[in-house]
Amino acid sequence: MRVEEGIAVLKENGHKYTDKRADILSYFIHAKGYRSAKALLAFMETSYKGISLDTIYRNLRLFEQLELLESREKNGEKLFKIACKSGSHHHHFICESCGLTKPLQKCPLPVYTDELTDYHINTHAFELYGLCPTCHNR
Amino acid sequence: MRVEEGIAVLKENGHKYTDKRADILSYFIHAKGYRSAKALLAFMETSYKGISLDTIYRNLRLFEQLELLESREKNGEKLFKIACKSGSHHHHFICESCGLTKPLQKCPLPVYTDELTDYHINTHAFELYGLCPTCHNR
DNA sequence: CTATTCTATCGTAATCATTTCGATTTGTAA
DNA sequence: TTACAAATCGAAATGATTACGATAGAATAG
Repeated sequence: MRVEEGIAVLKENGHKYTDKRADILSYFIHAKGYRSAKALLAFMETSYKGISLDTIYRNLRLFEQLELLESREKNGEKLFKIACKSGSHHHHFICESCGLTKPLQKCPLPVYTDELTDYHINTHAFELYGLCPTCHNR
Repeated sequence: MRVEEGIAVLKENGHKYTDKRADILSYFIHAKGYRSAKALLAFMETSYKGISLDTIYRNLRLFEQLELLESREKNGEKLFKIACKSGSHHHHFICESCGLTKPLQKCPLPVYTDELTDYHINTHAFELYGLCPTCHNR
């Protein structure tokens, strides 16, 4: 995704352009993995000293709502990454060292349909954790 | 699991018996699903008015550490359930209405070993969410 | 049974992530 | 350029969880 695409989505939904928002998008686009609100704050403070927590959290919530960001929870904090624009449903391998995420081709759901005939499946969560080739060879 | 088994584990690890601990174990043994610290507190207050938050959280942490309880995170809070003593690795279907958990027979991991030959898989998370037969028919 | 010694609990304060709020600033459409 | 809604600031509030000094209680040896 490019920053301009994200800004376009903002405008389509009646939100305004700000440099801060562009920089937040840019941060996650280049991160290619999950990042915490705290990490984003640290990054933003280098360009905008005194930036408010309100701005950080409000925009993270907004971007997630607009499906520009995706989140997961770990150790009591929310982690965010740029959303996968690939319309199709998929899961990820997540590198525990650098945070890189690799989309997986298959979904494990079909394996369980026959095992749960009386159950009504709404959603599912599946993620693999480990080391990417780069981090593993270091 | 029976309460006495949990108490035995406590003692083996140098911890003491208390009625509160027995009741906490009993609560989770009969719950058969995930429960929040707040729900446990509400339950415990019926028997012990003025019980301290310290007691609730300290014991939840202790029980998880001793692998008597397992936890997952949702909406910024930790949820606990009694640990599955079945030594073998497995996943769960979780009822979003009553919290019931049903162990699944298969693990989806084998599906991905060929897709990630250069990656080093450490752990994985897989859970199905929906409605159990009882809640679905209501 | 009693003394001793840790551990557990209480009551409360502190911490951490996140959310909220009134006042002020800023983007943007007319 | 003006007007107005939206965005940001600075700071306080919230909610879950953790920590702490003082007291109570469980377990063990004598």
